[in-house]
Amino acid sequence: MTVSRALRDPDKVSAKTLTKIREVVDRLGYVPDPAASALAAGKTNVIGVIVPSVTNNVFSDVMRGIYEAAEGSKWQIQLGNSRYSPLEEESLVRTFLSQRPAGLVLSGLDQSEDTARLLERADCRIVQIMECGPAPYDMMVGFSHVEASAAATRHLLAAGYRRPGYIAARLDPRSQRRLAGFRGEAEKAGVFDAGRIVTTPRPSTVTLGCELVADLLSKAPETDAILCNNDDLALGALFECQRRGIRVPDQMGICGFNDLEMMAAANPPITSVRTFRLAMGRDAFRMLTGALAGIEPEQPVVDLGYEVVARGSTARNGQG
Amino acid sequence: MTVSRALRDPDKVSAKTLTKIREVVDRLGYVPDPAASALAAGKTNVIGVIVPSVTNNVFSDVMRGIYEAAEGSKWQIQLGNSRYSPLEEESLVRTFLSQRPAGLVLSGLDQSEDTARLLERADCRIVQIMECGPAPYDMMVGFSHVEASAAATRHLLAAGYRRPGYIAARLDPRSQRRLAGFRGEAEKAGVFDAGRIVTTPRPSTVTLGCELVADLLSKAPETDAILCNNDDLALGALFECQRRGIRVPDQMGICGFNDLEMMAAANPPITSVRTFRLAMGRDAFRMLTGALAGIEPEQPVVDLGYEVVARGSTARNGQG
DNA sequence: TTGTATGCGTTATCAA
DNA sequence: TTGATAACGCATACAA
Repeated sequence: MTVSRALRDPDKVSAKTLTKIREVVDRLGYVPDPAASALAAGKTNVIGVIVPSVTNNVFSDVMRGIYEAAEGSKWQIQLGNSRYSPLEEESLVRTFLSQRPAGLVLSGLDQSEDTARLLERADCRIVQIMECGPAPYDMMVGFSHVEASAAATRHLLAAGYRRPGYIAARLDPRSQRRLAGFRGEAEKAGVFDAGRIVTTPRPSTVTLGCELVADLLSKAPETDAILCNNDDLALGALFECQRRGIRVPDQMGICGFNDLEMMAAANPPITSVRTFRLAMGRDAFRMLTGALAGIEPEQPVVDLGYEVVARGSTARNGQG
Repeated sequence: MTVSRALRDPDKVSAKTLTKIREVVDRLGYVPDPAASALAAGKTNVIGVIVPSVTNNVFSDVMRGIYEAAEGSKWQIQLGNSRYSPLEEESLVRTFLSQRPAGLVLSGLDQSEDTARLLERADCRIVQIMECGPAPYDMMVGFSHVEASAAATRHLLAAGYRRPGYIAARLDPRSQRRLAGFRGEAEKAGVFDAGRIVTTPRPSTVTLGCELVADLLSKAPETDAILCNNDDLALGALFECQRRGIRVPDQMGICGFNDLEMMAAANPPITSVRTFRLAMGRDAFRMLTGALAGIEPEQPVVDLGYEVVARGSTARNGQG
């Protein structure tokens, strides 16, 4: 029928026929069958998104950015949860690809070899998010975790702290790079001490932040500042210090990562590294759908940067 | 081919043919096309899930429950974000239904009339989550928000607080029922005062918790306890009290709702009403897929209950 | 600008 | 137990 044309490319149909078709469509409550469309066209309007976690605030902000950008468009977002497992990610990529998606959004740079092979052969557009790196499969939008945490470290040093420690949970690749950023900068300043690094494979929570600080202080009581791998840990660190009567920021500086909303509300407000998660989701969607519409991005890799937001938790009065 | 049978119903094919088919499938890397399957069979393995927010911790826990339950199964989760809008919800339901999903998971009881009509006619199984109510479209798993917040109110009264206030943000239907639960119980005890209720349509954040408390205290400085519509607000309330030098729990009791993990880590730990969000997601998935497999639930409506978790923020020493 | 024929890859029906 | 055939509803290519 001409109906198919009318619905997808109204310009190619005369105005008269168009109105007639629309009238009938309304009356019958006709809705196109996406399965039939997918089968005939050999492609879909599905954009697959794979994130390591659906509960982590960081990724839910990114997801929100994607969903908001997709709102009202013809694109269907399909979300996969890899639970930080490269194997689950691979399985999700396989499932998604079998659906002939128009595009795929992946997190990070550290796909398994098999996944990488699948992606290189895939005939859909791909955006990697969360990080910036040298060799995108296709496109990329994120920031440098190494640089961001190096900047946070410099902030601590500039505030006068001299015996900084680091706490981290679930050492996924991005966490590791943040730790590396801290280490590099601390070594450069001659204040690095591996004894002031405490990590655990457990997923990060506020409670875990308390525990890691307890650990850190028992091993290295001289610690005068803590760079936390994320904001949950930072909040826990603040609570634990307060419970122990350790004055923040005077006796102990605390810095988080991501700058979740609650950081500014804490007492004292907690210094953190702001990242642009909503924008990341939105931009990833726009790059992808733009490319699908034939508009190639000016740069395949977009660096959204970061921003150290200094607050009370590192506003030291005296000096170290 | 016999191949289709072999893959979906291996019992109907002889062992010999089966192994032969599997060998060829492996060798060729054959993957079935879900679009063709959907078209031919007139149904899919898609389970549509519509939540009001992808960033709210409450829903991300539910989502996690669903995704974890679905992990490795044949069921495809498709997530929609209605952003607390009945209209967006309706549009999502329409989109999902056009895909002939096997099932649908919806949040709450307050769909628009048009949505309700769509759902009643839909030929797929439906589970409503987050609440319990009398007339499910099909199945339901949640709890009573009225009862839960009434219980929290009783806890405050039992702890000796006599001038309780209530703060709430974004008055979605569930928030309103929680407020109603507070009001009912406070009136029953003769301690209700509408002047101690502060609400706002803005989405809830920790910062907003601070602001609402500031508002509440300026209007009703006699307030000696705050029941918060959720945990973000409760955390903000704690921070704000601490900033003002108001002693928690002695001068002010604070109670949250949902019992997010951070409540237990705070200083003092914050009393909250625990809800079983992970279980809710998991059970909703299981009820749905069970029903699809022909196993009807014993009860169409499952009440998961709640639990008031008393902590330091309402452990008053003296009395009110 | 509109209509017609053909095929997408699978499932369902029926026959062998 | 297996094979053949006809849909499923749309898009593509081509003809009118």
